[in-house]
Parts: sequence; C-alpha cells; structure tokens
Amino acid sequence: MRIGALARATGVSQRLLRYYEEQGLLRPTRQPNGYREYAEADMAAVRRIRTLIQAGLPTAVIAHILACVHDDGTHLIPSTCPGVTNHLRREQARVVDAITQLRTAQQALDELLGGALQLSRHDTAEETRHP
DNA sequence: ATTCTAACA
DNA sequence: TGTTAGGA
Repeated sequence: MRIGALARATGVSQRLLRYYEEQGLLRPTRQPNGYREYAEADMAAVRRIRTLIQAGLPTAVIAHILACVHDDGTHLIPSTCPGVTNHLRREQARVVDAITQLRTAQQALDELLGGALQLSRHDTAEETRHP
C-alpha cells in the first residue's frame, strides 16, 4: 500500500510516516515512480512504534528493538532478541530517575513560593504591567 | 488525484 | 509536526 493508505489505516500523518522512515523505523520499498510501497506488516509496526514512543524511547532505540517486540492487540510483549528486556529495564530506571529529579525540583519550588506568599500581591501587580 | 523533496513556520 | 511550494 502507498503512504496515503497507511496514514488512513493507522491515523498517523504522512509527514510522520516519512519521518519514521528517515529515522530508520520503517523501510518501505520504492515504486518505479518513486512512490513508497509499504507492506501489510507496517500497519502493526506503526502501532508498535507509537507505543514505544509513548514509553519515552528515543527513535534510535526503537529502530533497534522494533523487531524484538510483539503486539497482541492490547499490549506490547518483549520477546526474542537477547538483551531487549534488559534494555527496557534500563529505560525504566532512567524514567524513575527523571521522576526523582522532578520531585526534587518541585519540592524546591514549593518551598521557594511558600516563602514568597506575603509578596504575591506585589508580584501580581508587577506582572500586570508586563504581561 | 496522489505522492515526492525541501524548507519554513 | 503541520504546511506549503514546485514537480512528476
């Protein structure tokens, strides 16, 4: 199928489908006229790509593990390729660390603003003059 | 009508 | 990412 059909079938824009190819996530063949020709399997592939992107994985990583994951219709199931599960665990740890850092920043900001409560009227007037 | 590349917003 | 120009 061509890009228009795949876009309608997956709900992903043509622009994005071309971008996925550029990132090495999809490898459609080319028709003699230069048009991209996608395989049936690419519909499922796009679904997996969307899921992995939602999981916060960079496209460079997705390109390597895309074939190591199976979509049962509801969930993505890591499989085959050795080390994939391990890689995903490291990604999971990265997210946990990021959350911890954000919590620390949140706490710092909470305390910072908590101590400035009495000045809120002053700041509000200031911002009104410079919106 | 559909897609392509490149490039700007 | 969306959109658009200029072609095939």
